[in-house]
Amino acid sequence: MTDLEYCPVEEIRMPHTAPKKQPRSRDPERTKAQLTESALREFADHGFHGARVDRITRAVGCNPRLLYHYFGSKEKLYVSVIEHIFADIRAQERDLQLARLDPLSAMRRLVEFTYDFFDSNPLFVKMTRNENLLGGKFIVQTQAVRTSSQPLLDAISGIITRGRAEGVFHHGYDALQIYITIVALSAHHLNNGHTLTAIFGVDLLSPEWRQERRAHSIELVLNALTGSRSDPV
Amino acid sequence: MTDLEYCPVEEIRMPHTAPKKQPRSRDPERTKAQLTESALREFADHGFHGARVDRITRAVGCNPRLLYHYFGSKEKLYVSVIEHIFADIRAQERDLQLARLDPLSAMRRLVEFTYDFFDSNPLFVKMTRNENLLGGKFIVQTQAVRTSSQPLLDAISGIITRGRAEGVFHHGYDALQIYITIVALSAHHLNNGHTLTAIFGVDLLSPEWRQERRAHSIELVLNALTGSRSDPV
DNA sequence: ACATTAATTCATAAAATACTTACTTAGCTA
DNA sequence: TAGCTAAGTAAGTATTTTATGAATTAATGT
Repeated sequence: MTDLEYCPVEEIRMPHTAPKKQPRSRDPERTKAQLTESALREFADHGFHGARVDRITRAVGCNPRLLYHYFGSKEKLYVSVIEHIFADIRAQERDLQLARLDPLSAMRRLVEFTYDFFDSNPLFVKMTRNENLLGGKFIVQTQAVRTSSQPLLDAISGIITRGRAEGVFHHGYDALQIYITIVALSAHHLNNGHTLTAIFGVDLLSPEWRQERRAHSIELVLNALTGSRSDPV
Repeated sequence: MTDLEYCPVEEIRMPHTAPKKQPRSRDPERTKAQLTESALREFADHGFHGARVDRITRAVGCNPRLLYHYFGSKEKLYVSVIEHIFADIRAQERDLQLARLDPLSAMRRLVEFTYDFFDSNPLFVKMTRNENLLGGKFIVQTQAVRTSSQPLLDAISGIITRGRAEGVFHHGYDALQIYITIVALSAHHLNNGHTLTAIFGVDLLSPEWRQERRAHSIELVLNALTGSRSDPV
């Protein structure tokens, strides 16, 4: 009953929640959404093994039992989070409309979009990192990812083919290779920001450096495709 | 006393070690080295939080107490592993001799070397990933990494400057940017192999794909620098 | 041979942590 | 408004996992 002294720091950690004692109003959808959100942060910040179910529920301000009520286990909650975050990404990718642009503009837009996507979705980046640490054993189950990577690759193929036909691109590349390249240029410094920063003594996660990185990535990819170009890209 | 039935599977897990009961011969250096080695594998495979000290000592075939005798704590063991693996890398980087080669060969060699390094050091890649998951809080302490990243950057700067002066390179890039790019091209598919494989349905970790990746990386970087080149790179 | 030190084992403490049992009560609907 | 269902809570338990204290055994120098 009186476990107030049990967690004396409680009010510091959850300023958004009712000052205890007040029982939680009943709204399963809200609770589930809050748990997913909280779990996303926790898993992203600490990885699966580092994540604590206690912290997840504490942040929401609900009883740990609820997590098991809705999700069954830590693992199932994790899978749920993975599916949730991969659903987002697909939606964003859809309206790129690359086929309508000229090859150079299309490629530029693809790089810009990809870069900006990773740059502005750190939680996605972190979840991906953790999923790879776990050997991808959860992502293979979801089938939320199986959807449509082919259209994107076809679009890239189309851009390169058109570019070569029009004489704008002097070099051809495999579509998947070039896409992985774009992703690598966009995300590697985010994935490895801390070690690289320690090694080089430059903060690769600062807004300034990321801005430069964006320009560099675009320039590099376009230069690699176009070959000789004297006008500034 | 009789805890033999406590771990009946023991002999299956450690075929390389003496068949129990036989007390371990006393060789602190060997034991320490074996523990570091085992810990490296464990941390690389499971991350810091996923790693189990029990598994580490089990693989070595020694008593868990020894780990604490020599290293003090799981955390100190982890730091020791980080230092150990970063010491290796520096040694390899030393004899690159980039300044002696012509700009194009030098750049090609740098990309090849970097690619091959990551390709053949999966444990380093994994440890780096985990260190970044932990926010790099251990690598900043080691000062084993602070050593000499500047010479490498200077060498790259030199290559680019010479290449432009000689008219071989038609585009200039910041040395750090280009190095991060090379690292990204070399390592991103290793760091994110599982998710990318799941998404694209192509095994990015297979030897064949990695071979293609190597060629693509070299070609892309050189093309980006040289601008118009008609001979196959 | 003997003493001293270092290496190793045994037994277990202590803490963390995922998960449960048993219960209470809000809110909807018949 | 009675009563049922499910949201929510209090208070655990079982287990895993890191870490130690103290006894035991081997190596080493004198």
